[in-house]
Amino acid sequence: MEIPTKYDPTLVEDKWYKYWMDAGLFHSEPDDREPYTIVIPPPNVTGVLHMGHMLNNTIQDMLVRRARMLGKNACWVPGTDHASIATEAKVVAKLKSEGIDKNSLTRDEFLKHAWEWKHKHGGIILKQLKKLGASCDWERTKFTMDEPMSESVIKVFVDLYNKGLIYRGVRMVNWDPQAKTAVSDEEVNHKEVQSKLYYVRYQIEGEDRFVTIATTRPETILGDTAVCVHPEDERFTDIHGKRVIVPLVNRSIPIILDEYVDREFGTGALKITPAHDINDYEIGDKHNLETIDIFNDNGTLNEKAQLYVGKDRFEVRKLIVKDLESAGHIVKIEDYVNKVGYSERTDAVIEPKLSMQWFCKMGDLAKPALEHVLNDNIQFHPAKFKNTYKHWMDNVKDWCVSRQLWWGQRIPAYYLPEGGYVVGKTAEEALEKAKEKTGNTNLTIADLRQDEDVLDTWFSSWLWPISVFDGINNPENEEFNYYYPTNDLVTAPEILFFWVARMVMAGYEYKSEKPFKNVYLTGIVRDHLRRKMSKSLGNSPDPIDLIKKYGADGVRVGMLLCSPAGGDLLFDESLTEQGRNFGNKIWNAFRLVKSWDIDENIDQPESAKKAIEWFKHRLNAEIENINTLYEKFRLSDALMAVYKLFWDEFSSWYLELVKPAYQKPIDKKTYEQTLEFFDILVKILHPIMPFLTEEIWQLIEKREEGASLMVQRMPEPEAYEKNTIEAFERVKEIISGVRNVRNEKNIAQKEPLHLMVKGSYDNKFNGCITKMANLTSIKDTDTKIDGAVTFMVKSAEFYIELGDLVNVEEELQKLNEELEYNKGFLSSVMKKLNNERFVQGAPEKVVNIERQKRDDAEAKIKVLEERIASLKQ
RNA sequence: GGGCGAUUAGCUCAGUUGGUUCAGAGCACCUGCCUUACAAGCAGGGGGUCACUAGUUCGAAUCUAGUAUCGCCCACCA
Repeated sequence: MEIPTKYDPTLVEDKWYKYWMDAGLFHSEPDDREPYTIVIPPPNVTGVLHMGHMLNNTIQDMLVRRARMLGKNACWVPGTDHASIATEAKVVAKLKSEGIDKNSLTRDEFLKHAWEWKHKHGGIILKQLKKLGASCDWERTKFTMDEPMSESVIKVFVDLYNKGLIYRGVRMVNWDPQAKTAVSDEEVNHKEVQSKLYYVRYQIEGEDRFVTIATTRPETILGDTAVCVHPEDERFTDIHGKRVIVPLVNRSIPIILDEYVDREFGTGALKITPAHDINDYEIGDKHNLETIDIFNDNGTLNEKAQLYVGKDRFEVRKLIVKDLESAGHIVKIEDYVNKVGYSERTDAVIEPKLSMQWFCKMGDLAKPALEHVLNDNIQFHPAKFKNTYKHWMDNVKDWCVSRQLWWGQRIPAYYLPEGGYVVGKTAEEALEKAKEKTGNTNLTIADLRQDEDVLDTWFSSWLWPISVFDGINNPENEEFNYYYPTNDLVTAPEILFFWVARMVMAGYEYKSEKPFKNVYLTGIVRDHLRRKMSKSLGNSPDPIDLIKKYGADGVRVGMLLCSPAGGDLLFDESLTEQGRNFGNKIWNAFRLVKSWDIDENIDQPESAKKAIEWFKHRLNAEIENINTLYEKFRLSDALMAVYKLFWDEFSSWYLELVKPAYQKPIDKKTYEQTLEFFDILVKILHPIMPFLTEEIWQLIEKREEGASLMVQRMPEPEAYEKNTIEAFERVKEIISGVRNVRNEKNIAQKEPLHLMVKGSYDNKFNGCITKMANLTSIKDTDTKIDGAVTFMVKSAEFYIELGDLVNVEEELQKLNEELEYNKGFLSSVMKKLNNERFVQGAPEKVVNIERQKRDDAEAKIKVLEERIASLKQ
């Protein structure tokens, strides 16, 4: 059979993906088996695959493929998120590029464009996931604005409203003047910026005196409704109860007293602008101050500002400073570093703004959600995130669920002509309620005005594990009961609060059950400079290019190699290279085996028998180890265990041991056993490298049409002996010893050597030693040997006779060094054993270990001394 | 300012209740090999006061306290 020396992923990956799809192997239906469910963290429908997705989905696929091979009914539900703000922004930008202004469109017209855009560009990311090998049940693909999903969202909103958990209120929100919407606290990035601190003096009403305040936002002076000082600040005692004049607009405002003021900062006097600062709002609330909202929704000033109307807030800042200066109100200007909030989505400076919004009460919802994480009913991996989660849940604030956008689920609140509103799942339902509420039976739907806002995207995402199985609309359906709760959730720690916590809340509220058992929190993908990979920085490789270059399997291995759970993941392309190399290694090992000619008439060599015996034990030990690692979600470690098993043990030792000499045939037994090992190894490897392993599995022997590795049973560990594994480790040391001698003395591998041994060792594997080290034989000796080099393994001493090649002086020096080391080691052991407190205080087990060390060292020293003595003669 | 976490080899990280296997892994690096599956490879090799200081203990990378540096979350002195 002709197999190329380099594994080429591009030749096989698409083929096998199609094969799996055609055979329907990704699809799941409820049956008698135990379910294993993962719901994908739905990526933005408009998004393209980035490195974070690659990591995330590699891990999910690894888990789901393994579960499938463990005999579970594995179901990985894919889908996308409508991502209100991001998608609307993209559609607006696209329309703008065509010369269409969003504001010139009706809501329906805009939504038509948005849906068109979604149909055209949405779901690219899902196609990309297929390239990665993701074994999602594509027949179940969901979108958070699919009709049943939206229906669930509305139903939940109405339900929470009826329970009194949804309310409408004026709140200070983070306003994004560019997107013209409120964003949640979590969507605001605070950055340190170099700015100025302006000292502005306000005239005291009716007097010729002034009070000076410090502000970073002089433009908000126009909305000031008080100046505040600390009640115990003696510098201001004489102006208590007086009023001051707001510069430029000459409005009279009171001086109020509040302990909130930091006497050390600035001048100790603080201007209060309740409409535009969260703290000021609270103080204003406390002191019943008037609020003057001077900004329009787009960040320009309105009529209430009186001055600079229609101009942008940042332009106004410059203008007002100038005007204040010429009016003599600026006392001084200092450089100042402060933190400014930026919108995560548009990067616009956030404006604190009073706004009528919809809120969801969190207190009662948070209680079970916290409890079931603290008691490990839901487990976080790594567990350290429990602390972070608890801290957040303890301080949870009500959730602002409205967004001033069109793309999303429109809030089902309907305003009545005579004021007030009703909430209903549909307009018809709302109408009934409206009639009931008003007693006006003549009302029609046309009289009702639906709320213009849509719901926060997370308000649909938090239902995701439930709504993908239609568990809100139809709570008793078979699928929901079968697949829910899901097993593992794989996501980034960044969204622990917006998403994970809220899914837990929704789970307990709507199913009285957790949404998932385990939460695996991945790292954040960064470049080697620890910068987060992002499009704007341009430091992120295109995942699809990486797949083309290194193969999906290579990229998957690369992602897993550097991904400790919850830690940062410093990605470098060399990792995918390592992944590709690993694939190639497997490929070539397989090529070797397939290239062997089988001769049924030759006997199985002793070395092969022993190698097989050893590797069986080694393999079973590792299968057990790997199972444990998976159970603990130590996924990088699991990969590394498989990696070393294949490369270091199977390839470097086992295959070398059974490999027949050049152009010689192999016996049938060894050949078949080797293929069986391969069969087991590709099963273990499959969840990590699905394509390559399928290709090999199909080449091991002719398979039936539609048969696939991905639905084979994962091997179970059989009993194994540690002693056999240990004994073979000594074998490796002996072989290394011989190789070292060859290296030092420059003796070619081809040239056979004689090995003699003094002392006892487990000689079960002698056949393996002679084969691997190219020895004619291994013989016991107790006579004095001149002209030999030696090395020790445990307390046995091995000799290779080399006659003149041996330099006695060098040998002596080497032996003396080893003797000194062992003497030092022995004395440190004796120090412990002579310490009565150690012998009495330490557990018996530990003391015995030290005694064993002492005996070993003494034996070694004895052998070394004898050898030195004999060389000196 | 409050909370959480981290600091182990050049890099990224393991290191379970203190004691076999405690100072490890992978990569990188150095040396020798185009040896017949694989140079995307093979055989060897060097490298760390476990951030620092003190304490507890027969014994500390591991426990305690303090110091330094870094990261994350929360709150935002205008």
